Amino acid sequence: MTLKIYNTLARDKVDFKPIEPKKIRLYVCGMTVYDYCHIGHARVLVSFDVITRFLRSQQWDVEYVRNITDIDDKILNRADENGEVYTDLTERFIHAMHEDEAQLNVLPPDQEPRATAHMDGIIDMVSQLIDKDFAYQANNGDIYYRVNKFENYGQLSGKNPDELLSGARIEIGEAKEDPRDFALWKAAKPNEVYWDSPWGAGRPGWHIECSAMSKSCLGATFDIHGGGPDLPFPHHENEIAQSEAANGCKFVNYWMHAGAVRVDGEKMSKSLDNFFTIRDVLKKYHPEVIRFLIVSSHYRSAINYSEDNLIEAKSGLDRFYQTLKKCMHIEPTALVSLSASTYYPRFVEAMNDDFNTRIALAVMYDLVKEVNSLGEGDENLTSTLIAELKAMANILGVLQADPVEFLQAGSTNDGLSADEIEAYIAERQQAKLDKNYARADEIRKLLIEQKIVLEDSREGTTWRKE
RNA sequence: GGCGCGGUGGCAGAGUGGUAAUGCAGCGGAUUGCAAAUCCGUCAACGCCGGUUCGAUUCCGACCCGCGCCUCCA
Repeated sequence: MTLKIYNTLARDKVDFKPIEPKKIRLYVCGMTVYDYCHIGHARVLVSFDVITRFLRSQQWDVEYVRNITDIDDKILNRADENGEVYTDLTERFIHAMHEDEAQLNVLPPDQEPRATAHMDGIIDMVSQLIDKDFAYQANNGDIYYRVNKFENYGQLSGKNPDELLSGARIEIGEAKEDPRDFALWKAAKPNEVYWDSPWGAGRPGWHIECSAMSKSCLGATFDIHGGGPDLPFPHHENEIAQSEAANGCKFVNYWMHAGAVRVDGEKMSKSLDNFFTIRDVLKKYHPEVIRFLIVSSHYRSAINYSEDNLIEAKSGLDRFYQTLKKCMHIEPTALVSLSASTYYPRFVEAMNDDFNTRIALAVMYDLVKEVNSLGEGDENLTSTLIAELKAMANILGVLQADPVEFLQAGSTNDGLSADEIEAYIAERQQAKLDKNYARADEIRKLLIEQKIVLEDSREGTTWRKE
């Protein structure tokens, strides 16, 4: 079965062909660490986590690199505002990011390079670009990339270089030869952190670090480069210009871009100041709810972030966990023995088709329906199906919680304690035995007001939070 | 203005040149002391106008609407 990937460069879904058989080298643009991660970041994190998990499940040898930008104007400005050393700021938010990732069940990448640890590679690449005349030092000391010299500029984003020229803003005191040129190296301002270079003290521009880090971690040419929806221009366009000019070879074969997260129909972003951080949402919802919301639509389509959508994601998960609850302690089926499954091949087919997680989920719902409709006597089949379900869930990185705990966690942390609830259930049980249904119903009603739903079965009464 | 993406049932969200998945919600039934959960059944959708075609939601063109990038942003 062939893997199809939507390649932004081709603007089409195409068959994936690796550089090396069964090997995939993947680089994803990570965070600039000056604040907490928001839901948009979560989407990129989760999407590429699902992608790598799936690829590995299909025996692809994935080398996943996701960088950290730990030197940048925003970082220095924020550190300045806080009156702290910039490295204290970045360390703090890197730590916070790792915590958020762990909460969302995002596996760490194989390599997580930081810009400040790759200064030699960055300086080397800038030197090469200067040597090849693709870069120059302006009279303000900055080094700029000479966009006009790179023939295919605009290929990824579909921009026409001439139109970019006419539309470009010209800053006051502009030192560039051409308004489209972008900084590779910024000369140090007084009292600013700096690194020494052949062109004087300074620090790298944003784009060059990804070119240098990807080369160092994966080589001059690699298979897939991913990132958020706002990166094709200018960031990725500039990466292509830098890497291909410096290395003299193709940079990346496939470009993948996640869709936007919107709030009230507008893009959620730091610059619009309409973002929700991951930790904001985790105060109210189980982390799997966020992950499920992301996986519930295709990674490229825009998703709307709203309370309603979170509640719906929770409901969807509840359905899975209700089924899982019936059959605890079953281990997922080994992937190799899943060929006989009626569901798994459909799941794989969907995922191989540009990672269609929504259809993968539909397959899992179909399986749940079959399990739920089986009678008591079909325990073997039930176990088999549940094990298959778990194997698929592991690929999506969902359904990792204990079913009872998940169902009882609900969407809030306030209200009655488990002991209090159990006491009410015991009292209601006695009332039922006494045929005092008025009192039994009164208790249930009282609990409903606290968002506690009771479920009676032959084995007794269980509860969950709405 | 340039480039690009999208408009599918009440909501969310796939997909297809020929009976349009799946989930949530609704309705009817089974089950239950009554519920909940679950099962069975059921209602209901392809922005608008042309074209190609035996046949279009799917392909082509125009239009309307929404969104993204064009500046730091995942």
